[in-house]
Amino acid sequence: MRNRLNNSGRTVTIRDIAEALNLSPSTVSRALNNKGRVSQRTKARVQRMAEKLGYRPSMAGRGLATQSTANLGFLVSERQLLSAGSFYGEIMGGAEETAAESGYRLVFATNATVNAPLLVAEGRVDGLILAGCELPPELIYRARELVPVVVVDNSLPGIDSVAIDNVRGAEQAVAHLIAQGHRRIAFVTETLDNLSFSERFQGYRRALTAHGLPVDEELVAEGVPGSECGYVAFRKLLHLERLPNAVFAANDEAAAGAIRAIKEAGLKVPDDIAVVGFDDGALAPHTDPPLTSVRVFRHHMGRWAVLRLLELLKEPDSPPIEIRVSTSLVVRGSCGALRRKGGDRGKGRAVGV
Amino acid sequence: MRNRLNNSGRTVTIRDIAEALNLSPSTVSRALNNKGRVSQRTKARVQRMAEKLGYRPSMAGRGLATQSTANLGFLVSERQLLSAGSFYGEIMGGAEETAAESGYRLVFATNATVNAPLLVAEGRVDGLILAGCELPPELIYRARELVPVVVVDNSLPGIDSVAIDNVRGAEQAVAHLIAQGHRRIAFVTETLDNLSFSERFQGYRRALTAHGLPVDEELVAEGVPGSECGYVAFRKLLHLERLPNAVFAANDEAAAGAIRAIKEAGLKVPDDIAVVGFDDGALAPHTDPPLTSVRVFRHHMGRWAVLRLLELLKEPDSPPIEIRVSTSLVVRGSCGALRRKGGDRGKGRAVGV
DNA sequence: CTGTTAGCGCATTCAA
DNA sequence: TTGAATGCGCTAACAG
Repeated sequence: MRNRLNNSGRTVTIRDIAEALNLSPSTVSRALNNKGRVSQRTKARVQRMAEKLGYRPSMAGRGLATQSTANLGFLVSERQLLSAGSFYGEIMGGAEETAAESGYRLVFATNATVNAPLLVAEGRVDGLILAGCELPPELIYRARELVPVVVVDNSLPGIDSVAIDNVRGAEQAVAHLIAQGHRRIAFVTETLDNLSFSERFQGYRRALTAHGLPVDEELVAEGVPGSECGYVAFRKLLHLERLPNAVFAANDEAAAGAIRAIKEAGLKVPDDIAVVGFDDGALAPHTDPPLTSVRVFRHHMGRWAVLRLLELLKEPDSPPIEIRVSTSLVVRGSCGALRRKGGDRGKGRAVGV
Repeated sequence: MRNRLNNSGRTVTIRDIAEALNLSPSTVSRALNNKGRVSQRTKARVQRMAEKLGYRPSMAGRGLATQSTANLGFLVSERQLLSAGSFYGEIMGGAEETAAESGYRLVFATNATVNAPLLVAEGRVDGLILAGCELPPELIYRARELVPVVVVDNSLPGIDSVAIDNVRGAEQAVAHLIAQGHRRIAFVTETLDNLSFSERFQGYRRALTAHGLPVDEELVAEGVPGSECGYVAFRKLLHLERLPNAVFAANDEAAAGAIRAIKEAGLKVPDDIAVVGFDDGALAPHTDPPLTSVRVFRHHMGRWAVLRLLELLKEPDSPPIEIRVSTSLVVRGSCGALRRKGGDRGKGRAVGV
């Protein structure tokens, strides 16, 4: 019956270590997993021998026996992967790191609509992280019936989530512009048809209102998808009789585009028009002037998504929680706050409101 | 023996469909996999029933039986994930898409040094994609003994690889600068201690030599790790008696930093100093002026890495191949070629040498 | 062409 | 405390 002696070459199984110690595989299994009763002595012997032979559990075998995989799915929608630069990559980095700490792995897939159900049906993952706010809610709710789910950069009733505190972040950014003396502040975005951007819009309005300023519809401009979004959007504002004296952009790319449009119109940033972005990504230090932006802790978002998901694996019925990660305004040159204070490059300065 | 009737609720197995059709599980298995002899009729019946029941193969079961997983590991080193913006993310996107076409999934992990061996030992993957040229070669060679391996954005003797044609890409970029009339061209990089960057350096020298220009050591500047690399590097050149009249940077981030340093010194891009970058990433359209850069087809690189790896799974002993993906120079404003020709934004123009 | 038998590596009853 | 038996879902070799 026994067909595969593995003295030299093949992969080590619990049976190998059982035979080496004259024990049964079940005892070895218990010793390795600290389950059931095993004498201290044999436990020690087993562990030592496992170490010596370089034993590693076969996830296929264990998975079949336990109906689990120690894999978590990390899914994004097609568009987001492409458009968002390294945004979701960094979230995934944080997620991977945290998952690894607990022996879990990340199975990455785009095209969540078809792949999320597949990953679950094929038993490739124990739970799902669904990243981005462009995934159809029905998909998410359906997935949630089969397996624990945490959404990231998104938020839905009844679903565990890790999201940016977009409203407060935007509020802080706009309040900062107001503190610089700007009164006519535009909002520039790729689109408003997006949860994150609409929350940032909400923060923008809230800040204006809180400071007694009017929310002027003509100062709100949407662009087009892609890297030209901010450029296109801002150009629409150029036709206004009274130009804005500041721009709050829904993300860095929109901000960078706005800066280009502003300069092309012969105006100066920040002197004629100040600009603040959102995300504080790779772009921010390199625009001219360097971009003041709302910093988003992407790595932490990934980390917390995994922590919550692992918890959910153990306690599937615990009530959903919503985690909001705060932001931090990083001041560089584009908002004008550093105008009279010398250099404006380097990493920027974090400030309170 | 039979314990789990799954009429309503649980996951569907080949046994369920076997029972529904009064067949044996093995026949069902053969029918589903087109293996062995099965009558057309039963094959059709089985497939229909599988469809009807919503059957999905359990990868754990199949994996245990076939000693395979239909998973590919995608590993990057720690640093690279962070520093490279979306570079490896886009490669992974292409890889995932292609893998999915063949029913394979990507298991993502950072920290390749510890995780690559683990993924293999635990039997989580059938093969590995190792991305980036900062992974220790010994790691790669050791992994290669256990499982098929393809390296991406890297190249080692005896190992299958998919890499950028850095030399030609750099050559083309520098030749383009020369064609603009520039004779004193600097090379700016984060470091030379990196395969890609050193290949780009080689292309730089080759272009100079081919055009009868001297390779002047004092025009080569290394910076520091991080987003300030190009800024720091270029400032070193400011002390030169004769400034360069063009800069070729090893990547976009270095180019963007150089542009900042140039403008800070009171000089103009491209009129005083022209700049060309490498990667054509998210940054390029947003520098001021927009950055002329060497486009890298990251998505395709991921795709080919997977295609080769899948091939290797079938033919483990086929001789290693090296795939070099060509590049394409995208001309925007920073190199001066568009100076008298009108607008310089949008997507840029691709050109031949 | 189809059914039977066995086993992949592991965890988990239940006996001993 | 340990061992023997069983099954997770699937594939593969062998009979029929």
